[in-house]
Amino acid sequence: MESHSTAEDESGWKGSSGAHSSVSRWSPTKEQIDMLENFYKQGIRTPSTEQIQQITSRLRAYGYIEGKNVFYWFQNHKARQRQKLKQKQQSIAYCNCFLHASHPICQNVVCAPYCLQKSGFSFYPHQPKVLASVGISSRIETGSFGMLRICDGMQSEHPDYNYSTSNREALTLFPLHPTGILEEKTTHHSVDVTDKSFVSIAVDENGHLGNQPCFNFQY
Amino acid sequence: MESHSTAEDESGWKGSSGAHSSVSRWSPTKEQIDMLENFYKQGIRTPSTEQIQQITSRLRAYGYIEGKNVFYWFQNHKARQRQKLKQKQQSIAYCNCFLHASHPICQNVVCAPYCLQKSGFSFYPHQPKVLASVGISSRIETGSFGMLRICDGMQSEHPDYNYSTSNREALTLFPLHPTGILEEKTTHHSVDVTDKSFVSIAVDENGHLGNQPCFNFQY
DNA sequence: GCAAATTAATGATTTATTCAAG
DNA sequence: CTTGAATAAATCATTAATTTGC
Repeated sequence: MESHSTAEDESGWKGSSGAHSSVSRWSPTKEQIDMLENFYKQGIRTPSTEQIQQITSRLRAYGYIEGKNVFYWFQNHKARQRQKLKQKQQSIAYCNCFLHASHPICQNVVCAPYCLQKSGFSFYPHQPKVLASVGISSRIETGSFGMLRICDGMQSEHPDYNYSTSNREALTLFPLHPTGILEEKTTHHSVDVTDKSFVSIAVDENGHLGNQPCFNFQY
Repeated sequence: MESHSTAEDESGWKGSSGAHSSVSRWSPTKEQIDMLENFYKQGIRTPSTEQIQQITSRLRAYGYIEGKNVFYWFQNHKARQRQKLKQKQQSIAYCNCFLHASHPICQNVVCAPYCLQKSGFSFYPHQPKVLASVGISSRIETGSFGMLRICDGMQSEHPDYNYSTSNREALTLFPLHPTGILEEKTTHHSVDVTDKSFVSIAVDENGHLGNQPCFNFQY
């Protein structure tokens, strides 16, 4: 198990030869997933262009990977963590309906703020949520657009691992720029009565309701 | 009014000097908008990477522009045309409620399929909607991801118009690849009862309800 | 006329949804 | 069933129109 450097069997593409031409999708190696999850736990959610590049270069040591894969991974992981949490919230709130409510059943509407008042630790060991002292909005600070295309994965018929290990020292990936910090903005799920006639609860990604930590257990 | 070649006053960026450093967003010139709308009318909706590049090179003759700007423009324009159409549909259906319904007022719910049975021409002079003979789904065929980032606009602090006018002859932009063709897929607005407790109608971008052309006038 | 103040358009991001490979 | 990939919808934020008071 060499597991790095050049495109080999564990290249992340079915066609073994490393050419991967037109044969579907990236499948991450175990190491890559581990590392990605680590980054996520470090608090990275929507990595900037530079971050993506850096992460990509690193993970390339463990198999084939492109920038867009990293991008997508964070997109999906973030979204799916969120929905996982949401489900949890709802089921809990639902249970609370039984525990507290005088009405025996309230099926369609969740009786919002019955939360298990703070059990001590907050969930992700997020980077501290400092507010930027300068009055610049997060989306300017991050320098992230919303997509990649055009160049990365452009002529990517030939992946050619040409990212050169040059600036390998410069990778202070973990301390990180202020990028990941600002992007919480308490995702305004402010009582949106959108679809499914469910009243969703105003929480941010950590399960905080407003400023009040709500409940903190995790899968 | 020279209006081309090098970055000048009409460069699409406020800072006149063509450096555009840190001064937020692209504002297209009149010519650029015209051409983009032309492309749209030609049937382009979700241009492929190559198309974006080609369009970008062309429009650069009329002022500063990047690939991502083109990408965004199509995203937004498509979406906003769609919602414009939707509104129109709804207001018509709403009126039809008054014309046909026995109930004098049906405020929240639109009584779906009262459409002005076909008035002869379909709206956009779209490329013909041929079905791909190969059994490959549209999203694979197009080769388009959903985003760009990373490379284009990456170090774009220095736009440096280095796209070289080299392959200028190769631009057969209008005949176009089969790309734009497949992407209609009758945008499954299949009776989505999302927000606003409005029952929306199942139509594609041309105002066709199912296979039945619905109504065809435009602003 | 002409800025400040509002409002409308629209460029740019993020989030939600969908599709399909494995 | 999980999850990589892609698109569409929703949202944010800035610029352009425009209105308004002088």
